[in-house]
Amino acid sequence: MISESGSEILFQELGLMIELNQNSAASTCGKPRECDWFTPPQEQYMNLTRGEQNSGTHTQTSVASSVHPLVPLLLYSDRHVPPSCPFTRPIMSTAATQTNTHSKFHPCYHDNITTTRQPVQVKKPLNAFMLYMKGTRHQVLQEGRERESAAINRILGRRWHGLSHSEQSKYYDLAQKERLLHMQLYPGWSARDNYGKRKRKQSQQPLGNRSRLK
DNA sequence: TGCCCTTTGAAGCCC
DNA sequence: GGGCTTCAAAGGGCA
Repeated sequence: MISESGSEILFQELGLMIELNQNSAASTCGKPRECDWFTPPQEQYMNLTRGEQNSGTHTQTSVASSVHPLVPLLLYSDRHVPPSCPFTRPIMSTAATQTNTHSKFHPCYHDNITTTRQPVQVKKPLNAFMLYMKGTRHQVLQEGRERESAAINRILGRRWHGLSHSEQSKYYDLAQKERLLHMQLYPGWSARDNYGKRKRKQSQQPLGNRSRLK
């Protein structure tokens, strides 16, 4: 369980991007300044995280100097949008919805049109390797040797093993923050909620759990 | 259109 | 607690 103060610290760390938000025209709701209606770090963080996930190449470098170099991986994910924001897409787990007075279907105020949107499925938080992949995939693409994701992921898997423990620990730490943030935003959510969302072959991954290198 | 491939790690389930 | 399964991202390939 995360204390409220712990949550604040977490958001404050992620909220280091506030100044960046104010400088970036970016993409919030397609109308950058309209969404600047709150000042707490949480809301500022929401502004930063909304939209513009893209390839992750254009903004990460510009923000890396002021924060932990890996934090942008979190910040520029559209995965975390607290349900308390009336302007954002309703991302809620089933369990969370049961204890929340809001409807699962929030109105959307984009473009002055109020519509009812389908709830967005809450995804699992990214683990260390997924964060590493997300941050370095474009490098492999730029090398131009591979285009298929499966081949790229094989390369990234080898590179991951080639990383030093200290390098890997950065991603483990970031993944830990990701999980903490996820727990804060979606209390009651379980990975079980997403089980059976897609069909898969039987016994596709016989290796099972692999031990962590640390 | 939607699943497969391919990687590692986290989490859930079953025994 | 150990072992297995599913899902998380990505996007080209393929049925």
